[in-house]
Amino acid sequence: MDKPATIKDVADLARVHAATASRALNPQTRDKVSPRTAARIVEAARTLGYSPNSAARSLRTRTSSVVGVVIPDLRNPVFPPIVRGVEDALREAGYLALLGNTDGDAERERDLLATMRGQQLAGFILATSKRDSLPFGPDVSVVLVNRRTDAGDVASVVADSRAGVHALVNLLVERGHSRIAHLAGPQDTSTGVERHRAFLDGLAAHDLAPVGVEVCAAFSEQAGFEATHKLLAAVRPTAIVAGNDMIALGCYGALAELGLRCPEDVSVTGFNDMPFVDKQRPALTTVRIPHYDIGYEAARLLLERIAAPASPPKRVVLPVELIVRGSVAGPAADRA
Amino acid sequence: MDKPATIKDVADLARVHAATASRALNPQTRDKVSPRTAARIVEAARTLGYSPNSAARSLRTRTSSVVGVVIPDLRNPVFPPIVRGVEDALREAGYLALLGNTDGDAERERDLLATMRGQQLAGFILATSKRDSLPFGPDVSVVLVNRRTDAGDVASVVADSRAGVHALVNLLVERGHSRIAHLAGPQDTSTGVERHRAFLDGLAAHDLAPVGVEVCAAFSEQAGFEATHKLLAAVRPTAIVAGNDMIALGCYGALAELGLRCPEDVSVTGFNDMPFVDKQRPALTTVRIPHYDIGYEAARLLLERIAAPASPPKRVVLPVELIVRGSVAGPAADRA
DNA sequence: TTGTAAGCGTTATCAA
DNA sequence: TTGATAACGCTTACAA
Repeated sequence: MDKPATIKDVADLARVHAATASRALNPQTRDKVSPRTAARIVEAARTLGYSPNSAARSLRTRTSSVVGVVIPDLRNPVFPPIVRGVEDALREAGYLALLGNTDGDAERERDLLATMRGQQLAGFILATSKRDSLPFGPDVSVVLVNRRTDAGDVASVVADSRAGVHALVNLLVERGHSRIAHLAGPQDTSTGVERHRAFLDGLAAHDLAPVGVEVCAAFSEQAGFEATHKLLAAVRPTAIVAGNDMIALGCYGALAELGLRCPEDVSVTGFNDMPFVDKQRPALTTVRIPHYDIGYEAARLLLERIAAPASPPKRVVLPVELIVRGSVAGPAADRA
Repeated sequence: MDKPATIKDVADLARVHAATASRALNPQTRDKVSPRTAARIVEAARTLGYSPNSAARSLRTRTSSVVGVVIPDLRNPVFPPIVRGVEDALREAGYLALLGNTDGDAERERDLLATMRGQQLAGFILATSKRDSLPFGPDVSVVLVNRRTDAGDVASVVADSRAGVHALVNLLVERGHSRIAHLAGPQDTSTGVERHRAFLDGLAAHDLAPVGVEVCAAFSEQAGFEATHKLLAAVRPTAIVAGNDMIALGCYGALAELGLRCPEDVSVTGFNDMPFVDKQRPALTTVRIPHYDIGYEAARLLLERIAAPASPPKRVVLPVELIVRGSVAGPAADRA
């Protein structure tokens, strides 16, 4: 067990040539070798504990069973289940996931992709949120997560944020709200832009206009806190649609500081249904996104593209679920 | 940009031989080539967007710049910051992280490690929690996270759980508690066992015995919920030390169901200081573990071992911090 | 200081 | 059906 066995060792033990051993051991080409010798070779491989040297194989085949998975930051709670879904789907196909964080930083992303490019990866799953163009040629298999290019030629998996925002707006309108504001996510992210747009035309469908829109500097509690203060300095909505759960939590904090009660004075909604938002006070009304499924589906799509690179890239939209909790009530006027 | 540039392309452009280009591009051997030609080569590499083919390099050098990172489940909130710390330290050294989840399943773990072994990895970071022995020879660089082998010959990074549990016990005793129980984590995990032991001898240091100990089936809310019911069917502690935050949250639920108030009737402590436990009601008293630092340190240690495999394996213990919040008060008797 | 040449382990092509 | 051979891109003695 000192040096790992090579295919030459296996071939010698089975008294065949290395090329034959290669054919016998590769499912693709197994039928090009007689069953008897194939069995002998497989047996030899087992006794030697042979496992192929992936470096040599990659060098020869110009590909590998490793996929690059690029995300902004694993500590953002939406990504762990996505990555887990990716990994599960990859593993079922014998692939492995090479993980990298970019912090949304363009240079760090370029750097990472350059390093990864050297690794003969079979493909990439990109969940970075910036809306710039892709640093890949059409020869590289790519699936985008929660993001789309303007050019429609890249496979992608997204949640139906649009439908989610509409469901939130509809809920608020049904409960009697007409003075509704939006704490938008950063407008250089596709989710930020998309939810903002959906908010506007969701309202428009009810012949309503937003009572105010404030753009947050980040999808963070702090940014949500600050944006809420700015928003409420100007207008008095009875309901606030936040760009995501983190922003909604920041909104909770600012409301408390201003002596406004949620939901009695202001209803609040989030987006993502992060862990523990059901335990907040009040429990947050939000939209649940199938994070794990998004990751799983993205990996499946990538494997499909690896197998058939020429096929037209699919764009999958996964359904979301409205989760109604205590943070939404009728407008204060109803009870006045 | 069709085919990625090879070192030969770079050499041709710089009008030198591939070997010279290799020397110039490798920090190790840069001084073996004249500064002028080296500069020309580096320039050529940049204009061609050259990045070395790692398969070829691995094949030649029998190693790679990729490290296997094996954890039970990324969705467990302790792991994302650890993995992020690992990735940051690796990236600073030009390494990449190959991530795999095992779900604590022995077969899945064996499977994963076998797949990874074929990849010429430079080393492994193992954060799986089972206490079984290592499936590696001494030729493989390994660092353990939150876990140690019984044999002391493997590098590891752990948090000082022992000190953390003692701090919790001391806090409770100072507040006047003497009827203290423990909801232990699974006893086939090293953290579960270690915290249990620390609980017992932390009490013993105050000449106290536990009023009850219930072992949870998992580090989960559900398991904590069930174990709390069992515990309270038998005994009436004034304080409960939970094996981690998830178990503590399960405990919250069971207490509420039994009509017991926290902290008025029962004080509760957790472990880990997960995100959002400060937002629970009551806010959870717990022990903060430097997750990111643990990951970062583990990767640093691994890189050291890769550089000097013969050096004696270090065992790093990182300090923890007691976080006192509303879930701990004096025992009810004080106020009666 | 630079060039030459060999070889890492595998697989694809060609010939037998 | 099997064997011989070359090539993938890189690094490293060794030679110049």
